[in-house]
Amino acid sequence: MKPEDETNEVYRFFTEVGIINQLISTKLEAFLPGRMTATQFGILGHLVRRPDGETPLQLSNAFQVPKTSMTHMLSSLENHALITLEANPNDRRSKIARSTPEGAEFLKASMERMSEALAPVL
Amino acid sequence: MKPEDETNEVYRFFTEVGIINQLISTKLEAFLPGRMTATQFGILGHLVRRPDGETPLQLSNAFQVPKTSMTHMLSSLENHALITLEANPNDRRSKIARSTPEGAEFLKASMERMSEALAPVL
DNA sequence: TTAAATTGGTACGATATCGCACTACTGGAG
DNA sequence: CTCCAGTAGTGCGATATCGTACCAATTTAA
Repeated sequence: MKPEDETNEVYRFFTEVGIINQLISTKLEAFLPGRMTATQFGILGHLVRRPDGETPLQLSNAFQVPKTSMTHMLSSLENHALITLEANPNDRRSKIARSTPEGAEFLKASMERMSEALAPVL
Repeated sequence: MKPEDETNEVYRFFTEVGIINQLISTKLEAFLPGRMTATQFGILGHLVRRPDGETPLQLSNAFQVPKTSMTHMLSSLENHALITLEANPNDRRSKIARSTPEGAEFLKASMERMSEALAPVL
């Protein structure tokens, strides 16, 4: 394969991943109430699986978004009472994000509606 | 596979595509000068391959972004003189976006720098 | 035990995204 | 031709994203 073709290949891969992501998050967000992002939904799912919670920094690493964005998303989730933000006993600079029962419930309900709608595709 | 697992599978797929996209566009944008989005770069590439240009609506369909976002991105590209926006002779409501020589040049240069940096990965 | 460097989180501001509503134009029905 | 339903693009406003700069807590070095 000539280097020129290789570059084109890479380029196409990039744009296609972008489009796929666009498509998926749009469709996903259609199932989510109001102003809830796909990423926020992802964070909630992450936390529901981890009863001990995680720090905002761990989350921003896991989801590859900047710290500032994470702060914003977490406070949004907190406003909706889907997670809690407590002080971290091991490090007073830090916090711990945990999912609430409402959060778990919400996730479950959303996933059920999703998989229902996705059943034909699967 | 139980329906529960299926849902989890789907869920993980969604979040992983999100993360991959996040990663890729961040890395890609690191190669682009100033405030240039991965999507904008994609649009430019799309137009360079099509000498006859495309209408904004065609582009927003191709890239799966809302019309309003497309308007914004195109005007940004136009400000940087990478594309032109002309009236569409077939439909006076519409416009045609075409890449300029500078746009093609810019794309070429960016891709070269990219593939250079990506060479080890490939 | 201080002093310096590092790290977790956030306030702020610049920019991007995108839904809604609107205008200008088109194309089809009568 | 005259309507009028549908379409292309955009202005506006709400919200999201994220870089910079900052503070407080922590760790490291001396």
